[in-house]
Amino acid sequence: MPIRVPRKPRDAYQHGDLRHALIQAGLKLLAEGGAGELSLRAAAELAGVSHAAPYRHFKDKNALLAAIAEEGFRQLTARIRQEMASCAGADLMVRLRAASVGYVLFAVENPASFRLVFGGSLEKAEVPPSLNQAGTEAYHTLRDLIVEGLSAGRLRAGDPDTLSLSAWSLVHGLANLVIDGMVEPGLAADEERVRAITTAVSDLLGQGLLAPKKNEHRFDANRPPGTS
Amino acid sequence: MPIRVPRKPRDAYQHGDLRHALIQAGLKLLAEGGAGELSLRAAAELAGVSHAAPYRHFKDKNALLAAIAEEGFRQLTARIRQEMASCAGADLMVRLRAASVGYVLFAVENPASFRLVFGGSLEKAEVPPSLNQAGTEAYHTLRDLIVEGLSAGRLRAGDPDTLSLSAWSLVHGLANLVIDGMVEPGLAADEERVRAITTAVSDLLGQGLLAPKKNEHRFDANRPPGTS
DNA sequence: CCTACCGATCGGTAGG
DNA sequence: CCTACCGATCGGTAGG
Repeated sequence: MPIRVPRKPRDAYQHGDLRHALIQAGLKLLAEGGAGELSLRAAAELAGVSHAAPYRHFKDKNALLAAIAEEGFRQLTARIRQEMASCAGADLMVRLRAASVGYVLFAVENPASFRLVFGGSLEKAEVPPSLNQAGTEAYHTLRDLIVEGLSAGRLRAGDPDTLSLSAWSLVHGLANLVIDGMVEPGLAADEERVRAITTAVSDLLGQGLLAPKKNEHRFDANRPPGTS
Repeated sequence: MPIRVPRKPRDAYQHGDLRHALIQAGLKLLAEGGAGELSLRAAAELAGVSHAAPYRHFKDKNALLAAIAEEGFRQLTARIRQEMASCAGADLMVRLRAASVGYVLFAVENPASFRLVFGGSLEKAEVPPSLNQAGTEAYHTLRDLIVEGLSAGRLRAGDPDTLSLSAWSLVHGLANLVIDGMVEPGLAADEERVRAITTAVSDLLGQGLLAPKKNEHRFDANRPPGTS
């Protein structure tokens, strides 16, 4: 019986894992070079195939970007959950703080992925449902905390999505400002400092989210000042 | 007498205003097409000169981008001040709200400029001091409000920059989420809805920023060092 | 400030 | 999944 000669490495993806390999290659290009390094051709080369091969698995470049963004969303969700796992069962505000830290640290650790996931690189109206689903799941890591706080009466009454959007906006803005170097020079390289700042900022919003105690009079938007 | 033939439009910039024209062209390209439409060549064409002409005024593409971003920062500052002017003398929280609305509306009205100003398109370590200065001025529209509130004892005691960073993060995150279509489909086209959402979100953080009344016991976070 | 030119990169397709 | 090719665009430079 003749020994079967193994296929060349180039053929290793004929069984369907080239798609996965291209996504991983894309993430690696983002991690090592940034958004400018991510092209169909570069991903193909990194995966060890010709630059025409990706078209067997993706309709066009946008489809590949969407798949990479989807994986990025999943990694973001996982990073948030990882941080929350370290304080499971703790007070709601402590867990909200952990979720915030996880969100910002993911951005710091994967700035290019973070930008791809949210940035306008993808042709809108061409986002597949699975990408929207991955984004919704990441959003719900924050929203679930808010809903829990509302159910328990810990939080100021209000539309869950308005409260969630506030928390999301806060961490999303902080994450962007940090990775764009707008806060402090070199901050992105100092994880402990990022944790400290994120905690402080998250707790400030937390104070605004908490339900007021009885007899507490705070700012009322529709009341002239000095008439409380 | 022969009538003097006017110079061709191409020569209109020989007296030094090509620099300005190129910046305006860049802003126009961003406004009409997005970041992908902004190239040295496109800006030159829109300004009516050859694609080699810009090098008389800008060392390279990055220098042009920096100049455009600088103008974008100034427009952002102006937009915030415009919104605040409509409620000059009003309560601090009302003015903070107006500043937030101005910030988010600028992003909605100029998404590509907004992304250029903050995004990583510019080679860092090559940002001219004037760009940093323009950014600092925009930041101070928010920070000045915080400092005023601290001086008046209206706000929770704390580091002015931590409080300011919270407010900045909130509006920056909301602005990004809106222009990236992550909040509601079509939201960016509905100015009144953007105003309403921004107001609601801003007021929530405002509650957290306000100084607690006496006898008020709220969640006490044991803050990590360095964030006072 | 212009014309002409350079090398490089890109997304995509033909045809096998 | 490959090779070969396409048109297009880009930043930048030479030389005037």
